[in-house]
Amino acid sequence: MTATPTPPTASPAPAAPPEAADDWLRLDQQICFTLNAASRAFNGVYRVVLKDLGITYPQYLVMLVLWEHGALPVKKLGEHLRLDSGTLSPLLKRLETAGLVRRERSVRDERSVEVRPTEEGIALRQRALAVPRRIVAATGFEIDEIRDLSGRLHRLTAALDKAADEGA
Amino acid sequence: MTATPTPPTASPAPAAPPEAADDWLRLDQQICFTLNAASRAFNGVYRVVLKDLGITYPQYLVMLVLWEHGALPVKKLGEHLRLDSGTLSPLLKRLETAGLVRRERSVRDERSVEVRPTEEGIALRQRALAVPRRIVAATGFEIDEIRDLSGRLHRLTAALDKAADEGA
DNA sequence: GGCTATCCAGTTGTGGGCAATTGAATTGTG
DNA sequence: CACAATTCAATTGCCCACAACTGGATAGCC
Repeated sequence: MTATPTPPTASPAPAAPPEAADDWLRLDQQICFTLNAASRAFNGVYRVVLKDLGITYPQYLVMLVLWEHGALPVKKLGEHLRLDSGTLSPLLKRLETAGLVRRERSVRDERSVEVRPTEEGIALRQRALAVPRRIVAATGFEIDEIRDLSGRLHRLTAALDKAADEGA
Repeated sequence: MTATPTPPTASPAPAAPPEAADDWLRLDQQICFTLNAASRAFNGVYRVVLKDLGITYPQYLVMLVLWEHGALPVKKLGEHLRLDSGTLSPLLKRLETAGLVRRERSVRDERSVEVRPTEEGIALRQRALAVPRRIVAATGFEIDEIRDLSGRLHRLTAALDKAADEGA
């Protein structure tokens, strides 16, 4: 049961005349909420499209990185994906159980664990080639529009990460 | 430990000449990944800013709706937030434990549960008024730019929801 | 060589998101 | 009125995100 979206963007002005702070509250709701909602909506579409491949959206992101870069230590994978070991360790374990990756301690540095796509994992790429088209189609956006949006979001993320690091 | 972001947007072209499908894969990574990353980055900033209030980001979203609309059944709350009972039930229970809301079966329809902000919950709004300013500041974006982005994301969400419902 | 600081993956605990199911209440229909 | 279909909140089970911590490995420094 997916709830019917009722975006606050479309909600009418409240009965009381808005003070400045109220304005801020509504605006704030729009940025944070629309972004959150869009992210979850994407997740929903990926859930449908990736069902055939038997992997989840975060697992797909991991495979994308591995397809592009080949074997990587968990640390590097985390840097690419902006995820830490707390998220990646169990996720990679599931991918290993699914037979898509292998994890092996690096011989050169025993702290590090190399994540390597298996034959099966590499083969999965062929079936994944159809995914992006379907996703782009689902957005109803033009390529340029997507690129533009992506750029803005990238700038946004950088600013937010910087702000979070600075404690506010 | 927060991983250092290494956005794929900035990654150089791969060694092999990209076929069309490769292009699609990279582009895809940019939309879905940047959106996902931006959402999590927002979450991080909210985590910091909301620590004082003792609530999480999703809990804050719930309180925003309650502050604006007053008491609401769980169902309505879910429509506003695009969340179902599987997410809301435990979340609301935590908000109740924190003393910010009360949940009571509707007398008119015993299936429905009304969620009502307590005095304490209503009082929290005053302290929350400072939040949006800090968030907007953290984005480094101008108001108009935020509005624009928000509008795009709203359109995107609508399209994605529609596509997911249609099974692709 | 020994000591300490740092780095790395993994684990634990809390919270969120969602599909699927349950069970009770209500509505619609004959 | 009776019975089937629908609605609603809650629960279960799985996965993801992240903070905090653990334990082992390495690097740097004396």
